[in-house]
Amino acid sequence: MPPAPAARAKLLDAFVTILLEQGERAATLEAVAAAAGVSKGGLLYHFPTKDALVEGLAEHVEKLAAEDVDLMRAAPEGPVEYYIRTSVFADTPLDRAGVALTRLSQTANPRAREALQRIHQGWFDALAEEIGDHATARAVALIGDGLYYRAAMSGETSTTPPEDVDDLLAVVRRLTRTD
Amino acid sequence: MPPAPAARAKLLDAFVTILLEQGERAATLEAVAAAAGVSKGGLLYHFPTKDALVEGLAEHVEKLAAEDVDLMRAAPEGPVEYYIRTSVFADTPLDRAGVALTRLSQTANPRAREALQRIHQGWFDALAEEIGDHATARAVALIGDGLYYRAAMSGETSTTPPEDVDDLLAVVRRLTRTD
DNA sequence: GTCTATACCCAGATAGAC
DNA sequence: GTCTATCTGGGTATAGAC
Repeated sequence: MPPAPAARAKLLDAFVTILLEQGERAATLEAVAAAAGVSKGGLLYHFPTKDALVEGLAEHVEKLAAEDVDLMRAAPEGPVEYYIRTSVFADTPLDRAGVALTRLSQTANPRAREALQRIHQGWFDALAEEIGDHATARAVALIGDGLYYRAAMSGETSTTPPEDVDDLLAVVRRLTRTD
Repeated sequence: MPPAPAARAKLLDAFVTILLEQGERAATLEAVAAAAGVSKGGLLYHFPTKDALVEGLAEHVEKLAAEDVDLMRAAPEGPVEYYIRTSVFADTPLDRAGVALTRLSQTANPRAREALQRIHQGWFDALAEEIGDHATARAVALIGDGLYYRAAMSGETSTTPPEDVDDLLAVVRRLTRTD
C-alpha cells in the first residue's frame, strides 16, 4: 500500500462524523469536504464518486473489524465476554466507523451491506468456536447485534453504564455455562 | 377519527414498500405517488410535506405496535415466546411498517426515532413484567432487537426457518427458566 | 380530491486553472 | 493535489386548473 495520504484519512473521518451526528442525508460531498477542510473538488480527487467514498469507508471498517476479531480470539477473558463488552457503543474508531457504515447499509448500498455481513460473520464464527452450541452462539451474537444496532439507530453517543454491562454479562455467562 | 380515505392508506403502503425494497433514498414523493397510482400533487393533498408523510407512517406504526403489545400480553404462550416468535421478520403489516420506519430513523428524523423508542419500550415493559429480573429481560429484548434490526438492515424478505426459531426459543427458555 | 405545470434548490459530477 | 467555476438531474414544494 502507498503511504495513504493524510487527506484521505481526514475525509473518511469527516464522513464518519457527519454520518454519526447528522445521518446519511446530511453526508453530502460538500459537507464532508468542508468538515475535512477541503473543497468539493479536493474530495473528488481522492474519491472520484460518492460510491468510491462509501467503498473507502467499507474497506476501512472491514480492516478494523478484522483486527478486532483477532483481538477477540486472543482475549484472555475469552471471545464471548470480549464480544459483549465491546458491543456497547464505546466511541472507538471501530464503533464509530461501524455505526456510520450501518447507517449507509440500508440506503441501497449493497457494498456496505456485504461488508457488514462479512464482519458479523467473523464475529459469529469466533463466538461459535468458543460456545460450541450453534443456537446459543446465535443468541449471544444477537444480543451483541441488538446492542450494536440500538446504538446505530438511536444516535446515542451515550455510553451504557458499566454495571448494566456487568449485569448483561452475568446473564450471558449463565447462558453459555450450561452447555 | 374520520373515515380515513383509501388513498391515504395506499400512499402509506406504497411508502413502506419502497422503503423496504429500495431504501430511503429511493422513497421520493414522486416514486411514492407513482407506486400508489396517484400524481405528486395528489400525494401532496393528503400529506402536505414529506415530513407529514413520515409522521403519518410513524403514527401508523405506533398504532400497530400498541395492538401488538396487547396481543403479546394476552398471548397464551406468554409474552416472551410471543415476542421472540414475532421478532423474526414475517412480512406482517407491523413488520413491514416497522422496518420501514427503522430505515427512516437514522436519517435525521427525530420523530421516527421517538416513535421507535416508545414502541420498544412497550415491548420491553411486557417482557420485564413476565420475566421479573431486569437484566434477563434486557437480554431477551436485545435478542429480539437483534433479529429485528438484522431484518431491517439486510433487506432480507426471506423468513427465518421455523426450526431456527425453535432452537432460539429453547435457548431463551433456558435463560428465563432459571430465574 | 386529484391533476399539470412550473419554480427553486441542491446534490453529484466535469473541466480546467493554479 | 487542490481550487473555482459550471452543468445537469432530480427532489420538494407551490399555483392553479379541472
